[in-house]
Amino acid sequence: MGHLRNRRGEGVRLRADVLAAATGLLDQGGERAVTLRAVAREAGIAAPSIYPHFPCQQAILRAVVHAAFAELTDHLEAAVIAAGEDTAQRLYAACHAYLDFAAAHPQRYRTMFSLAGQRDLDVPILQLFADVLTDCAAAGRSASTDPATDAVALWLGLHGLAHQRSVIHTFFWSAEIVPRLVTALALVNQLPARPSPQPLP
Amino acid sequence: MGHLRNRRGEGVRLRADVLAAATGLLDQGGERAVTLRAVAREAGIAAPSIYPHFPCQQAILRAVVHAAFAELTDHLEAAVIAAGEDTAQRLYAACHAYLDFAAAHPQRYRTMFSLAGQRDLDVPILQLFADVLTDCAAAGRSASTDPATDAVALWLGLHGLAHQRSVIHTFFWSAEIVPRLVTALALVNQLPARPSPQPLP
DNA sequence: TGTACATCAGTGAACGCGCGTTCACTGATGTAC
DNA sequence: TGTACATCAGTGAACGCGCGTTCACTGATGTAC
Repeated sequence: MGHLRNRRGEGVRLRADVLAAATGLLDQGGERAVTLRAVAREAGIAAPSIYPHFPCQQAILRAVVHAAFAELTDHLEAAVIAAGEDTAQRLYAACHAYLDFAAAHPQRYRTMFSLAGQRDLDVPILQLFADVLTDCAAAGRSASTDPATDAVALWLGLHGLAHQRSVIHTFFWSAEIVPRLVTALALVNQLPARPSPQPLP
Repeated sequence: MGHLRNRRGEGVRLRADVLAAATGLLDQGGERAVTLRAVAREAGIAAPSIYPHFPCQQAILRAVVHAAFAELTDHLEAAVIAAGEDTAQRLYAACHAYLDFAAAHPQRYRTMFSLAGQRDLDVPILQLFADVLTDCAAAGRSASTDPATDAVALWLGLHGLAHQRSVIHTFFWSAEIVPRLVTALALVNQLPARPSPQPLP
């Protein structure tokens, strides 16, 4: 096979290659395309070479999803930091960063939420929205009196939009839908301009 | 095989049996479980007997999804009618009926939105929400000035919640989340009590 | 420094399985004469 | 009314395929003495 053998003690590197190959297959062909043999083919190795790194085929997909949640969290945090000091601006940036991630990797996004048992993974994301919304409320930019619950509602709205967009690319909704969701769910007034998008992972 | 042969000219009946078998498999085991052979097994017929009714395996799943959208639309309409004259009550009933359907058939709900190219099918559902919301606005029960857009936003919120619930059964959200979404997105005040659920299909 | 050896990274062939689909068929039943 | 026949509903066996996983292996490389 075309793969260069890793040096002794560096066998772990193959794990990253396998993960990258699986992510590529997922993004391109969806969940169904991530078979153990296809991943091996994509990584340029023999199928059994995967087993020292993953106990079974499902574990590969789980690892991809796990990494995707970590990437999304990082992406949101970066967007919030880049948005500056204005609390409403920060909230709006987080929302757009979330939607941008989903739009950039539709299949990956869908798979993140189609594998069950991942409930612990998105807690940091929810926490981030709750924090940012709490800041908005404290600064008087949001009328929210229960930022924790409102953050969940906001995220649900974003998820509904992101998921639907990941399935259907036709926009039968107007461009106004994002500010509409954010103002309504986050109780924000004086919505700032759309933040400049952060580079995506 | 255990299936009683249909009488001459009544061969179409098998189509309904196949559809029912496929729906059962979908609800129980998810999209992956709906293989042509499994459907045949479940319906008690030989695998090739499916081909006079469906051109290929994918067509079965598509037909199940098509029927599911029709069922959901009927269910919503029935709930709205049963809710009486109060416009806010009707809107609230539609929202709950939507969520109840998704909760009753999580796998089916998920599959409805994971098969691409179904964009035309959910238009009637969106239309129903738009109509009900327009009535609310006309009766002064909603502050919406653009019911068509607001209906989309409301549906996105409901979809986000319904989809997330269909993946994870743990309720880390509070029970307040539904009225929260509805009041925020439909701009309804004086939310009525939760409507009595309609019997599900 | 040289060498034997344990360890490590990765391979090739094979397994049994369930899948979608095709094919030639069987037997019941309605219909034309 | 009887009978030949076309049609229809459904079957059984077989195909080739890609899959996940197991197994015994190969050859390079670091390490102990």
